[in-house]
Amino acid sequence: MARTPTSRSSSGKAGGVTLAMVARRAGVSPQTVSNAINAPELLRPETLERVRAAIDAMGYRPHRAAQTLRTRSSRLIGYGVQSVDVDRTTPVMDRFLHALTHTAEEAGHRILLFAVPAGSRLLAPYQELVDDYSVDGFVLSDTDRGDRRQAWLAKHHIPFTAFGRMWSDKQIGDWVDVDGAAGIGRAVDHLAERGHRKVAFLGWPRGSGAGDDRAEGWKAALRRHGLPVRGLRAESVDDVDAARTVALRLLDTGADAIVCASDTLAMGAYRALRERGLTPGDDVAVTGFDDSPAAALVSPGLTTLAQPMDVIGAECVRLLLARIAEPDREPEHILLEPRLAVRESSAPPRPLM
Amino acid sequence: MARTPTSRSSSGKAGGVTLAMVARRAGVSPQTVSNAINAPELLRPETLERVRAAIDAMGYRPHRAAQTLRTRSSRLIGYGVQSVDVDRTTPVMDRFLHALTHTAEEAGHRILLFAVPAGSRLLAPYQELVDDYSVDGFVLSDTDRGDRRQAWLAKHHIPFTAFGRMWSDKQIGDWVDVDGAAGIGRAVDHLAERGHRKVAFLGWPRGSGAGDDRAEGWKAALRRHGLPVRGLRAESVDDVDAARTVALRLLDTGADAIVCASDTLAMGAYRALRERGLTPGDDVAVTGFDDSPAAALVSPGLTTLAQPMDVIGAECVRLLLARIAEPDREPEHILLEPRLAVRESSAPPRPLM
DNA sequence: TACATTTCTTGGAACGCTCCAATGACTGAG
DNA sequence: CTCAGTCATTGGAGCGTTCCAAGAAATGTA
Repeated sequence: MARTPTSRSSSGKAGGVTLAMVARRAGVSPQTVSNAINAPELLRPETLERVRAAIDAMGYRPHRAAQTLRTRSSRLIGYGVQSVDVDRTTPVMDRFLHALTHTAEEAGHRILLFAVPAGSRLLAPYQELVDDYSVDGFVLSDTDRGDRRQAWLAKHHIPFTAFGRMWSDKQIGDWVDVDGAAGIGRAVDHLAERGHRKVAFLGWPRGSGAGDDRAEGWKAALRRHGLPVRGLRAESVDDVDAARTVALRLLDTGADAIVCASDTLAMGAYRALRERGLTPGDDVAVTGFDDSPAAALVSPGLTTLAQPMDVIGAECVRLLLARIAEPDREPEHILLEPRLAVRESSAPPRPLM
Repeated sequence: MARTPTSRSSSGKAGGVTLAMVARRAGVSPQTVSNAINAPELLRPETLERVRAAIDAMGYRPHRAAQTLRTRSSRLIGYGVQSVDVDRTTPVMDRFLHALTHTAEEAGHRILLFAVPAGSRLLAPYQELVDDYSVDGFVLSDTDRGDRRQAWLAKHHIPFTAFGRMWSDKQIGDWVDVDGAAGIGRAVDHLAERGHRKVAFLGWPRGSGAGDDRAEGWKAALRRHGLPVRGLRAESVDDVDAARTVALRLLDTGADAIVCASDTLAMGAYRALRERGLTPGDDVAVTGFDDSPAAALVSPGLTTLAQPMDVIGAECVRLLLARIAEPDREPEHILLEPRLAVRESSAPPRPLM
């Protein structure tokens, strides 16, 4: 009843509304206000209502730092941002961050970005955030063979979820990943269906988990379709010009389709084709991986495998929060299928009229 | 001397090292340890060394929440992530985030991501973060006419820096922006130098600050070069297909170059050219804006204006921290010149042999 | 009406740090 | 040798919250 601010909040005072102030106004103890927020079932309905009214009227919001200090939980999720290789690593990183941010928010958490030096897999930055209680856990990405982070985090009982499975023999912790082999297989199916016979693969140098997996998917699919494999596999680092060179060699073998391990490699294939006066799709089919923005922009549009970044991000957050809530639960692994985004670059081969 | 952990840190105990524990070990009061960290000049050199040794030996790191609670500064910078329009709004957003993260880190701050609904300019999410003392200030982006955030933040004395100037008459707060008009002017210079005479402009619908600015830059440059303006300006929403349609009309006017307000629009122009059997660069020059990854990938490469995202991010953080340190300082505005990344799409016009 | 039981509410302490004011040690001047 | 004036260090309180254990009120039972 008294004259109060318009039920909005901290506009007026410099200070800020505290639990104690709300308590005084509602005529209860601070603890009761705390309970009204964190364990409302403990309050008598009529008390609860009175306290809630006071909270609303005063626009009270708990001080995060005070809560963190007391509960030892920051409700923050750490995500390390690499220094360089901005374009290289993940052309679709922002989609991932969006998904992380939104899913986390729905669960009352937020994302804390921190810098990790260059391509290093340094543990120090993670260590720091844990030591000063800045975060409750981590989401990792760009994991690869020889990544020491999972083992280190597990050893220190720090919750984490990785976007990217463990490629080493021993599985550590929770992860979400995309089934690259299955995706590439789907691309091969698609090409075979449209009549392509010599389906080449342009991948990364052997040794990377995801790269080898995609290559396997290609080989398995060819076998399934009874198509030839020999001499149709080539390798290049993830760079357009390097890929172009290698793609030229594949064209020399008479390939009528080139399945690539990434959109960048596919763009290299595009260049090789152009150089030979050929058109992607019409003359030789090309497929990529990632569905980066460029895939839809180029002409002809690039058929490529789209990773469900929104689902990936959401699942990463879900698994992480589950582990924070229950540190000893069984590790959970989620393997998602990429979606084949069909565009003009995978048209049927030109009929040999 | 005593047996101590390997000068590394929190590996062992579940708890964690506190100021008091360090103090006991160093034989000083907690306050002195605090001073050793925050005001080392107050200590006698020999004491300082002793305390530092203890800190190192025990791997002590101050508890962030406790510091935040006491000092009322979280050392966190808020950045709102839009729900949708992921690809649309800023194709280069991840570079910006990288820059923010790294500059912030160097200054002892970190970036806190939070979700803001759809395209809305809602203030509620900002309000919340301020009310619960989660952040010390904000970096804004995707500002535009009618954006209420700056005025609201200023009114509430909340520090912020915007990537994007104020387009309304009254200037509020600090901002960093890219001089779109100058950039487009540079593109026109470049084309004129190479002999293009009918330089068209493909921009966004009137009303957006950045869009109108770029259009003005085009017009001014044409005047400067004594080139014709009439009938050479067209508008389209930022979508490849929509741009394609509009670009076709520009080609009908006999334009020999199309300067675009974005890379997306430029890709539309590419399609229009192809449809007419023309080649970008060889037949009609095309330039874009943003230097999105796609610009380097397409063939021919797209000449475009690169925004120095690393500098922009760094300056945003710098201005923000300066304002946090000194709330009443004069607002500072930084206008950066984009760099013209010349590729094949702006080759000289084919000689009329 | 008295007592045991359940339900609701509260006081006090603590999380780990830094603020503030005060104490002690140390200099140099009178 | 005393005293004012620095310099270095310390004690105590408090930031705003939640934990814990204990108190008060309401309910049920004999």
